[in-house]
Amino acid sequence: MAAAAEVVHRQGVERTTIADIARAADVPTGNVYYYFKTKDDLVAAALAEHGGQLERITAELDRLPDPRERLKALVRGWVDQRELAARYGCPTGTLAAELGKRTPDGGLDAEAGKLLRTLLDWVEGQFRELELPDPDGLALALVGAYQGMSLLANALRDPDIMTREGNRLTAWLDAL
Amino acid sequence: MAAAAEVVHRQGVERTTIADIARAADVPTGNVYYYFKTKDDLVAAALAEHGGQLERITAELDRLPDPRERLKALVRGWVDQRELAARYGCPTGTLAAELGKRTPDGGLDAEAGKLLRTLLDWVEGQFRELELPDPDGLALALVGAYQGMSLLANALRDPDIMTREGNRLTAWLDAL
DNA sequence: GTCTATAAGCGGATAGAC
DNA sequence: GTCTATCCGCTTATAGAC
Repeated sequence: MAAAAEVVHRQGVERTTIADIARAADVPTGNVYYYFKTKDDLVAAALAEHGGQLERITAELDRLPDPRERLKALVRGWVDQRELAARYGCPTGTLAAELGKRTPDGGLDAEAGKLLRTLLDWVEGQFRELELPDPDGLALALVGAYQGMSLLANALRDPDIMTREGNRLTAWLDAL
Repeated sequence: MAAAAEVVHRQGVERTTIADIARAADVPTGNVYYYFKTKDDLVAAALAEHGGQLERITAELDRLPDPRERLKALVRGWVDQRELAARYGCPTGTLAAELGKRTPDGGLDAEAGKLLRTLLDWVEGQFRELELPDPDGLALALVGAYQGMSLLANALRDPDIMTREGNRLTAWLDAL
């Protein structure tokens, strides 16, 4: 599952073969099918892995006493990951974008949406605790800014974009 | 080229077959290869098509006398396309994200980056005309917000996100 | 549970008639 | 310049030995 999450993030779902993931996990290709009946099952596992990552991050942030500090630390974490974002984009965002282009699709696209929804809800909770007006609108702005800066940093292969936008978001959080 | 641009936007590069595009253009599959030697040539053509679209939009906006009005009209245009964005994302953004995951890649990913660079430069020019400080930082914020709201609207299949974020961006432009 | 060999099908690309 | 038929490689998935 860890190998699947990493390889799928780097190569995208469609360009990743079972053989790629098997090689990364150091198991024979055919062996994978003992644990995952189809490729989509593996993609779902990769999504779950990213979900766990997200959960660990917010759990860690929750230990901070002040909601504003939690949000600023979240932004700091994004900026810290700038090299990865500039190379491969936000794992959840790029995955959601790719899966969203599938027609019917076994619900994997909705699963990716749920991950982003989880992040949005957590951020909204922080704004709510700060008793700011329109907390869900603010959450949309913050998470949207993250997705946008990740995409631009990735498209232009420029990690500095993450730093610059991170500074702007931090100032914005302070001014709210 | 028009068929390629549309189908690739809807299905993504990897899930689009030559046969898909040929069907949309109402020509036999093999025929495509008379005009495009490889599938990547066709993708490049789709990118160029989106580039032309972008050029037409900014040329139209340039007819407005006030740079601030140009930017607000740009945002209005984004919101008007909310249904398309919620279903398939921003054409340039999703294409750039997908192509960015290719390793070496014949330079198609850089081509997608150039399109976004063009938009960024045009937006920066407007901020510069308004004599605002840090015009390229502001451009990054505006275009980033667009990419972010498109991705979220797409992932959550919710066009209202485009409307809400559009309102916020318009107010932000007015307050600058 | 682990691994090798292989089947089945799809999709990019080409040959060659018209 | 248009179209049909087809080749070939790759990838998903399975069969079956160990």
